[in-house]
Amino acid sequence: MSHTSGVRQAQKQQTRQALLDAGLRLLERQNLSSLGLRELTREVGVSPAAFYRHFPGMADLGVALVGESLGSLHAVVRAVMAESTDSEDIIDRTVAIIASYAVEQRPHLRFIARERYGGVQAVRAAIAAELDRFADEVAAGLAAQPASAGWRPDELLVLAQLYVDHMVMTAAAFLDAPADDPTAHEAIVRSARMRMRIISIGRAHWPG
Amino acid sequence: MSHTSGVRQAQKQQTRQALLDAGLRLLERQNLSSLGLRELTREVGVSPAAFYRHFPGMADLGVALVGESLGSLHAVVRAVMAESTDSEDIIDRTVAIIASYAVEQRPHLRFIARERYGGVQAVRAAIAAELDRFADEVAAGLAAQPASAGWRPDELLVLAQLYVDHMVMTAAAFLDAPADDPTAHEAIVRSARMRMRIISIGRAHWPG
DNA sequence: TGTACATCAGTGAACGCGCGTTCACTGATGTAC
DNA sequence: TGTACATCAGTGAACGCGCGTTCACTGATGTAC
Repeated sequence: MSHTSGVRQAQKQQTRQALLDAGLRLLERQNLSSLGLRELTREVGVSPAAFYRHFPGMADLGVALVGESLGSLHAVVRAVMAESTDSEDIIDRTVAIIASYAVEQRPHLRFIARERYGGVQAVRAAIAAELDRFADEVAAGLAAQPASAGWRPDELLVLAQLYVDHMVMTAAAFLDAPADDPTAHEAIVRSARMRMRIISIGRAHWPG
Repeated sequence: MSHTSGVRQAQKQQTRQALLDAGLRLLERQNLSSLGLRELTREVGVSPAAFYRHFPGMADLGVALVGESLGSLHAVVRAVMAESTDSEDIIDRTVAIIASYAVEQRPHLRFIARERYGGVQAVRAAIAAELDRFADEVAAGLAAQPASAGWRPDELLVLAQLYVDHMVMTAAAFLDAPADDPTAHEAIVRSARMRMRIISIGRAHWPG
């Protein structure tokens, strides 16, 4: 058997995941830069020194959380961009995905919003890199659509960034609303759809 | 003479302002929730206890910084909305204002971006309130334009929020770029103009 | 103008506390034969 | 299968340190007469 399997590896992985989970929980109410190493290990139930068996420092745990939060979304984005046919359809799908992500992955989302411009450089860089990748993927999806005829690549990228920024902002809007308020939730969904429609109409009539 | 004037008041005000200035400086590299009271008073050159003569706690200093950062912008926004004639004009003016604000008030802007979803509830609320006021002012400006005929008030508010969010995001984009890189600066300006044009065209052709 | 008292911004010392990091250790898991 | 040794995730004690907050104080500024 490879040395990457076995009971010991599995147990180590379990503790590592417990640190990430506890971190995400504690970060709902504070910034990464004010999260204490002792506070975190106390929450998990291990000794402070155990932390160093998994991460060199808090910034590294933060970067790992970025991957956990955004990594799985790339496949989703590509799938939506690929299978969607018309504009109205892609808007409804996208808003629905953001809404369900905001409900189901609320702590991850809060973490990303909080640290996107937060005080930890490595984490900011990791988030920016993921968002840039999203923009590239959306730009590639847009390029494959007939409506993009006559658009230069750099123009398509600006449009893709506009869409991505809009998705991020919609996601952040869900954070401001109470988690269990269906009325507020619906209002955000409606306003997000309208904003995306405005952008899509602008795209269709570009350059005016 | 009123008891609100005099040498003593002026000196107190001076120390208070020194605390705000030092806070803004230190907050360029960290979050409000990790800014230490001793760290701050050390920077200013007063004793730790002096802090309490001016603010009950760090959160209150944060709220004061929000007012300092965004308070003066309301007049600017209203002025631009009022005097602008056509769409192309308003876009160039707005982007130019954001660009100059980003250069001249970089620390204020960084503070707002960092704390908008940061770990201090009172500061988050203060920022959200200011941004809501901006949206209201922009909505009022839009309502006065002929292009808004047939738009419901709630639709105008969504559009205004889209514009405000876009301004905030453009401002944040300047933060990611080096302060002294004219090429990067110009790229952000061009992309911001294009995004605003897309939105304006979408508005003109609404509802499609 | 001069005097006596009041106000209050800023001081400096003290406090108890939790922090991050280190280190030699333990004992369960893994490996070689 | 059994034995002897190696690995290494997690421990627990120790360290020095800077933190936020309190308090009685000082002395310049303000006020009343």
